[in-house]
Amino acid sequence: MEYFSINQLDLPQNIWSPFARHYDASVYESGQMVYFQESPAEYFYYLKSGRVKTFISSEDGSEKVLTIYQAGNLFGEAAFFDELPRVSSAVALTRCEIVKINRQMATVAISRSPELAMALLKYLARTVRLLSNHVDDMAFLRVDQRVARYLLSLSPAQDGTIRCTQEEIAATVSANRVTVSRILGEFQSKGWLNKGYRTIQILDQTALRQLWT
Amino acid sequence: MEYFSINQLDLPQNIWSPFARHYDASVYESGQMVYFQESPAEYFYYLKSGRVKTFISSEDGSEKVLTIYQAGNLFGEAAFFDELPRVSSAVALTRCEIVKINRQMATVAISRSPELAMALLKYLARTVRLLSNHVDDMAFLRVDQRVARYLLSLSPAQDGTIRCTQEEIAATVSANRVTVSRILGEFQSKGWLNKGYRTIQILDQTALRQLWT
DNA sequence: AAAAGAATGTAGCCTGTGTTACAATTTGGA
DNA sequence: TCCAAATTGTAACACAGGCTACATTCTTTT
Repeated sequence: MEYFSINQLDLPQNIWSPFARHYDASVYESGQMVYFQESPAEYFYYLKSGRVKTFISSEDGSEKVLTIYQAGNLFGEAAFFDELPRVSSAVALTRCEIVKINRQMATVAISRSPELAMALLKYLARTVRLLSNHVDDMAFLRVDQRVARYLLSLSPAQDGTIRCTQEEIAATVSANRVTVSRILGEFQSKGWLNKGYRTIQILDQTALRQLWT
Repeated sequence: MEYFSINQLDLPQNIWSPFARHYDASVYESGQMVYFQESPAEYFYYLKSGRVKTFISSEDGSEKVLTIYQAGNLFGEAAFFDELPRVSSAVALTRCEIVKINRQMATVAISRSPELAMALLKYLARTVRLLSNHVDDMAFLRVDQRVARYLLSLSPAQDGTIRCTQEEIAATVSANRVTVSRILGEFQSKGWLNKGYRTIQILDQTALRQLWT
């Protein structure tokens, strides 16, 4: 399972160049909404720079973060191609440059470039695979195993350090923040990692991996 | 959540006609393997007639059924476009006519027909949406709620009867057979349905629906 | 530097669901 | 028609993990 890498699919940069080159990027200020839940999906988006968060708001006012996108990611494409309303909202977390591709632009670009069509198909197919893995993990793994897999799926700095909050981990593996805290405590007491404020330092990748194999 | 309808995406029949028309269908006898887990995905498939099952075999010999495809369905496309090995195997459940599309054929067809490319994108995007819903359900719903949703997602006969085993239900909603039995018992005692051998008769759709709304 | 906010640590409680085990029932072949 | 296989019913038990509550620690803002 590679949870977050759903977005980090690296396709040759020039594949997206039709979007990046021919079309102007819009600038979104931090906090500005890109699209709203329930609205029709008129565009999909190429994130040239900045960070964007997608989330689902519930009637009770709570908010569930789905993904945080980085520069170079594509987002909002599922609802666009499915031609159904958005299931989530998107908001700029920082100042962003975003290329908006509407239906006509997409059609033209795909007609002109079969490679682009193939790249998009590959992108969606990858997402399908990752989601399938996610479903399996949810069905068959305990929370501690999911946490371990998630930690290992993140690319740590050279000293094994990862920057993330426990809240983020909990949301990603669909578990409770308190449970994650407990589990990280156990991992630390076993010498597998060190916890810090907003950081985790992996000490024993092998031990973590053996948790589910 | 619409579990099994992942496959029953109905796109205009003529969208697939390039495959159905220009290319010969292979005939697979009942029990014949279409592709194997771990093998490279050289083709994707259009099922002209018959039924095909995909499944995952584990080291311990157990087998997990993923999906059963009907005539008119496309299958095996995720690994194909993702260009990664199969995660499942596929076997013909009946005599089947299957059109096999290889990489070159796909490229040519997509180049010639942007509509086909868009249809495939829509197909994959729909799959992404359904899988996302599935993940959410797994994360946020109890087993009784998932069972209720699954039962309602099946199209019953005119008298409200559904043909399925509790084992199948359990596998689909990722739960235990015994738990499903218990839950169906509760539903029956509340007068929401009648259990039978390999059949369930829905009596009160509204009550079942209100379980999670 | 102080105050406010964000993130984390910990404890106790409780219920949903997996597990094991075995009996009872239905069905489909021989 | 009879027997093996498949399916279902039920009970007792165990525990993973959700939830609430509150204290503590680290950061950011003013």
